[in-house]
Amino acid sequence: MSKNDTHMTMRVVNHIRNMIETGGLQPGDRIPPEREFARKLRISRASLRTGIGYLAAMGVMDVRHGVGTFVAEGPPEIGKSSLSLLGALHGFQSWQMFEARRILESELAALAAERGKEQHFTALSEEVAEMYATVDNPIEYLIHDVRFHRVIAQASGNPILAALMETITSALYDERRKTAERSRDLRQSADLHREIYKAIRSRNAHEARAVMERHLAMAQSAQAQEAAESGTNGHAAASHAAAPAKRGKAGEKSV
Amino acid sequence: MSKNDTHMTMRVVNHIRNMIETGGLQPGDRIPPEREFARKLRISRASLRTGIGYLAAMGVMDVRHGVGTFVAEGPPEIGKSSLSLLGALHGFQSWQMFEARRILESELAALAAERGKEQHFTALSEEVAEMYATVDNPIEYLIHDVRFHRVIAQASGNPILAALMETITSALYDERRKTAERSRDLRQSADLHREIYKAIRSRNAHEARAVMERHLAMAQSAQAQEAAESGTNGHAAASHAAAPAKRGKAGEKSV
DNA sequence: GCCCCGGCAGTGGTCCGACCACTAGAATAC
DNA sequence: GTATTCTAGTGGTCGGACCACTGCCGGGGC
Repeated sequence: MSKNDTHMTMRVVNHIRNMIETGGLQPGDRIPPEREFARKLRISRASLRTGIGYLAAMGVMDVRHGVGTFVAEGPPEIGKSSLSLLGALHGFQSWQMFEARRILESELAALAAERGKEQHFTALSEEVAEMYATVDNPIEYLIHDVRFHRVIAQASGNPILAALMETITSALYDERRKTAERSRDLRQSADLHREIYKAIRSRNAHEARAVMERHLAMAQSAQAQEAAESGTNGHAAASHAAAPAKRGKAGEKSV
Repeated sequence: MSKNDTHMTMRVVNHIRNMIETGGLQPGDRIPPEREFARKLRISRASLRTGIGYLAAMGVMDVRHGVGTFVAEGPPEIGKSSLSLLGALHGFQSWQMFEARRILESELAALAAERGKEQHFTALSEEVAEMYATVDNPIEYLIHDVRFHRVIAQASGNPILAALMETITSALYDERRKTAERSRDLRQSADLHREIYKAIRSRNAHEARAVMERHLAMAQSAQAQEAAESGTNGHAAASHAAAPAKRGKAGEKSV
């Protein structure tokens, strides 16, 4: 359990937690420079850094070399980077991730149908159009695909579920980023997204959930097939080739 | 995120990640002492500690003062300790957490009905019996309540969903641990748990989901009522609405 | 013989003070 | 005006000393 001991790291965490809970620290705010802050807290800079590192690892703080340390901005992230590690450690299976995603996104779609605002419908519509326009460009298509789902999550009005979804999909893409989809699948995929959009727009929660479920089931079997063809891994724990892993733009901004 | 940069912390993380993925490191295993490990990795002990702290914050490592550092054992945890912080930061509402829990656990119950094994049924039955036996002891009752739900999560066969549920409920309890339930509610609660058990045992997924949903809806309204009565109304709801945008220099205060 | 307790060795925790690396903006050169 | 360079401020790394905790082992008391 969380010990509130003398542990310096917890002292820092609790201090900042307190500043957040009392409203003295808001997303985007900057905390004092390490040397100064450490002096004020009467602890060494090293200990302060330990605590900050802890908070940064949890996505609460955002440390920028040469600039400063800030309270994290933007949509919350829950253990986004940890899931793939935990997956490798506990041997999570691909189907389990897909199942989790299917459940989350289906309900998210239903909620979006119930609570979505006009602005969300507009955004969804635009992304669907972009998807149709890029069926021949898998890279571009993927961007709009991701955005589409992200808008739904936002429209659901539940940031916790949205964050959980983000965590899962992030881990999922982390594992599949090599298998590019074929464009004949993309056409079909776009159609399904359009159906989802229509169901949400007409506030048909049941339909939205059903179509979303169908869409994700197809995506899962499609990827399973690709994985089977390319030979290797069906598991989450496989050889991460030493490829330099340049990060794409799949996860940059919320729409 | 996964930049393979010179960043010492990432070098450590990737090194350990690699050891995990190649199977050279299993849950419960111990990593070398810091001084020795640092020498082997050709980095300073401080940097090594930064990386280990990062992994520990994500629940991948378990550091025990005076003993050693180990790969985390037991069921995976996803950002368990971070959710309450993120909640305070982004103003998560109680109803949002309950909604997330409701969705997750309903599906978990349905899955448990489909995939549960005899051992799970037995465990569930035992917990139900214990709940009936402790309706006059809220503290004891809560233990079996938690265990009951945990067994269901286990029976679902999806550790990811189980971990997500654990994260949510953990944050939820963190916020409510003061409002003790009244025994007349407990009797009713035990009845519902028994119904859930029966539905799962008879492999009636639909019924299991429905009853679980009903149970959690009741729990939610019960807690909302208690919170309203005692006025202590948890969480950042207040600061979220009433925070008067005091922009400007940040972090200059001594809390 | 058995048990308690103190010491000891090993390990993580904290501290210091110096220096490196990066960023943004100011000062300068063109 | 624009491009370049310089500089102050900030986080990142280092190593080396010392503190604090844990587990164990051996000696002393029973």
